[in-house]
Amino acid sequence: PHAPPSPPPLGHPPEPADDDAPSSDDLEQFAKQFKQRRIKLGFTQADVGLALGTLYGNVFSQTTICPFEALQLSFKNMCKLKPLLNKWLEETDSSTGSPTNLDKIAAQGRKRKKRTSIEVGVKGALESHFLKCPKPSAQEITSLADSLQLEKEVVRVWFCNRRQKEKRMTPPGGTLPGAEDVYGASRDTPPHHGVQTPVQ
DNA sequence: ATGCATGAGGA
DNA sequence: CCTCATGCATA
Repeated sequence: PHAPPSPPPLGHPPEPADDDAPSSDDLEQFAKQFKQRRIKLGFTQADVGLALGTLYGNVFSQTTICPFEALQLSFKNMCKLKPLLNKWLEETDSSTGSPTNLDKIAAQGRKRKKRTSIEVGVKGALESHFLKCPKPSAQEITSLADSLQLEKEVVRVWFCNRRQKEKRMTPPGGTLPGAEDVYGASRDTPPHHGVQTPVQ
């Protein structure tokens, strides 16, 4: 007679009932606890990504762990990574000393384009256009790129990335500036946030 | 922590 | 061409 961690009975439309269906709240709680424990154990985001590789064969970089902790991945992506990170957490904190080594295999010969730095003014212009038309046609992109003096490809990619941002769990422009406490009624006695990132 | 980029998969 | 997961390079 046990009561397992009750799986959310409610199912969203596009939710494959493969493993489990974590709720947004579950993910949020997990992400927070994960980060705290990770730090307490003395691991960096990069360490975790590497450990996942030795543990399951799926290596990840700091650039993926970070957005996870900040809930800045898509809902689906969060659900996919949660089990992995959860297992690492259990493994790591229940093992007193398991030798975790890893070899890095990688070597792609292709050259990567240098990251284009878009000026703030131009970014603002792109933002404006995005609000009016988040999905411009190829021709509009060409036109826009021309007027902003950017490569068409750069503009196209910018829109792709901008759209992805909209799909994150914590979309841009979240709560309006100036409102951050929903705790109770304290204006000068804020409840401790708990931990602080000890600069990595 | 985040901006721009890559590549696989899909209509 | 797009979406989506992911990361190098950079702020």
